[in-house]
Amino acid sequence: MLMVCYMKKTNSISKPVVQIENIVATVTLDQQLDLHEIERKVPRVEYNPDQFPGLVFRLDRPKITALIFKSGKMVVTGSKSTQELITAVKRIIKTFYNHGIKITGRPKIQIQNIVASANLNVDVNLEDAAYKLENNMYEPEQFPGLIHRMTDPYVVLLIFSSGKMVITGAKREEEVSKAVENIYKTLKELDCLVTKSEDEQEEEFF
Amino acid sequence: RYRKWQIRSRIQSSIDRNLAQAMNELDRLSNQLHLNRAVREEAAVIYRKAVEKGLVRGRSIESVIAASVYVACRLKKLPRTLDEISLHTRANRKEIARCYRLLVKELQLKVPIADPIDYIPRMGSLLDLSGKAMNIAARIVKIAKQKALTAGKDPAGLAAAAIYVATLLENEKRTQKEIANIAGVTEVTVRNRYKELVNELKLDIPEED
DNA sequence: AAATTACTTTATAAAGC
DNA sequence: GCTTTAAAAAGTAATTT
Repeated sequence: MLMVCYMKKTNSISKPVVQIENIVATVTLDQQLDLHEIERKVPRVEYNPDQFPGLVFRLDRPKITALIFKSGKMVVTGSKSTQELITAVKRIIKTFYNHGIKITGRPKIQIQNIVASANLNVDVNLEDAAYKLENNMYEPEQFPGLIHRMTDPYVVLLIFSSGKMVITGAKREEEVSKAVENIYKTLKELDCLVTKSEDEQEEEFF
Repeated sequence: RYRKWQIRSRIQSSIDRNLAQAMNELDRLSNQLHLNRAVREEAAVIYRKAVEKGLVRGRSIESVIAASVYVACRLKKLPRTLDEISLHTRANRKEIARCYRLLVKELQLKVPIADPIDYIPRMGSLLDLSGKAMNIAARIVKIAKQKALTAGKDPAGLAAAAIYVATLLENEKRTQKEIANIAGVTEVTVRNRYKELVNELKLDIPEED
């Protein structure tokens, strides 16, 4: 079986490249915050309470953005790893502290969503996949990718004909790789992966 | 038991009132879109099921009717784009698309993937093309599918490009702009799809003088 | 007509309308 | 439902050069 795969196509055994692109996390500080005071004391913040209740604070390199609420909760987006996320939270708190916004107690960080990209390095027959997979939607008029809702792990995948994809909804990094393994196996079993010698004998026009 | 009958009766009359209003909207929209009887009836059946399942609660009759029409057109192989339908309703494209997904999920509708070939007859007749040219366009789409050139691409754009190629081959000249307008895509899209077809299908396009 | 910018889709939390 | 934020995928669209 494996032999056949080797002989048919070497790239069908190359491991998919998975990369985390964005982590969204909530941070809970055990204290209320005065957003107007923060707006006055901390430079480079955006605060338009009429438009959105959160105050926006941005970090450069890595580019991370925090939405800060008066309840002391915040949403931190843009990090590409847990370590980067933790470092960013510390930096935010230190910056605030340096500008006279005292924050005490340790922040509780919870990852809410992990967005990742992956490349199977094999073309995918999306029409086949759309008919053979469950819980999916493929509407090329609206979006070029096939949207697949995986049950276990509970994530959503956007699969493109190039074999590249987006995985989102994961709360742990291992769910991402698990999802990619699963979909790769499933697509292969359902014969939705395009082997080079497959899109061969076409009828000619002339 | 009497109360039960009373409740059921009240729900039924509510459904009836909704249906009466919805059928008026369906007629209006169908006339605007010049839909045939079969498509209208299909849309009516879908909408009735939606109301009976309580899917219209919290949504506007217009958006659900528009989505029903969109589904009916696709099922009857006479597709219209969401943009075209939204041109004739108060509901915007996003809302119609949302209702469409709801209908597909809740009514377990099996809507085939939009086929570029199905767009050809209507676009062709709006462009006043010959049946032969339309057949050639359909054949081009068929080959493009086999060569896996259609995945992820807007079916309207693919149909438009195939039609453009056919007009060149059949000498029934139409500008990319004319075709793009009728297809509801931009000239750039027609051009991009066209280039891909010519390259990948190795077509010999007659030279222009 | 090519380049740039921007929007489509997905998930996710926050507080409030 | 919406508002705001981040990021990727590939297609399409609107502007700019």
